[in-house]
Amino acid sequence: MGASKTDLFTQEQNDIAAMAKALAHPARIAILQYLVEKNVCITGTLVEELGLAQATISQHLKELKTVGIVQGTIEGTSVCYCINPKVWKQYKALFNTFFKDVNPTSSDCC
Amino acid sequence: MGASKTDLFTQEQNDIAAMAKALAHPARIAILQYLVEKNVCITGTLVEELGLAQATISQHLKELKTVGIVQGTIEGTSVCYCINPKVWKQYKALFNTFFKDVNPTSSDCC
DNA sequence: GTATTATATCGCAATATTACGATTAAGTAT
DNA sequence: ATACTTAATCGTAATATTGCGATATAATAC
Repeated sequence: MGASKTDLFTQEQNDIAAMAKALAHPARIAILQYLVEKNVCITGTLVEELGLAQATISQHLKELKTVGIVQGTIEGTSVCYCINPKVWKQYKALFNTFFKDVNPTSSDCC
Repeated sequence: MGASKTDLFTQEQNDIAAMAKALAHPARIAILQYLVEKNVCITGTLVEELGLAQATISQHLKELKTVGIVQGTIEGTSVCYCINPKVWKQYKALFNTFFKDVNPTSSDCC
């Protein structure tokens, strides 16, 4: 197989999973951390920063763009990437909702 | 390829990515939500709850166990699963650290 | 003992992901 | 127009994931 049976699950469950999937690679975490830290939107720098090929970085950026957490605008020859603050906050909120507190005593197994 | 170049990234980046990977499937989100909600630790019920085959559920549970967020203890013929509150809180904390606030004005692209 | 129940594991097929070299596209400089 | 720079896309190879039927394993019931 290899394809998830998305129709079996709620919209929320698929949404959370899709978000998690976007974060499920260290290169994409590194890209996001870099963008958050530097604030300034850079693109070619990422190829030097991480030790991955240009095509690979481009692919990871595409995934982050598809999910909306990153946006890019053309700046002459290069493309300027940055965090989309709105989507970033949506992510944050959705994860916070998911990670609500568990009851420590009752959840200690059986 | 298909294998991530984990050696290029920091421990933290790999950790966050690994955690996200564990959450990157709607079935696993559904399992965790069910465990959090019901508190009581159930296992065979999941096969009925989600519409997936027993072998598939078992595989997802294994992944959640490997990552530590879920623990299982043998209860006679069946196995009793539940959230590991300690690991759950670690997840929560790591994501909160990652999702620190972005500056909304300065991050609005280039 | 055999039968039953519950879960894990094996083996396989279909699809997805990761990575990169090569090529294309699109802007800038000369 | 030609050369250069930057990023996206194509094509391909290696590996991972998802899903399930079939088979094992292990505990209980009779």
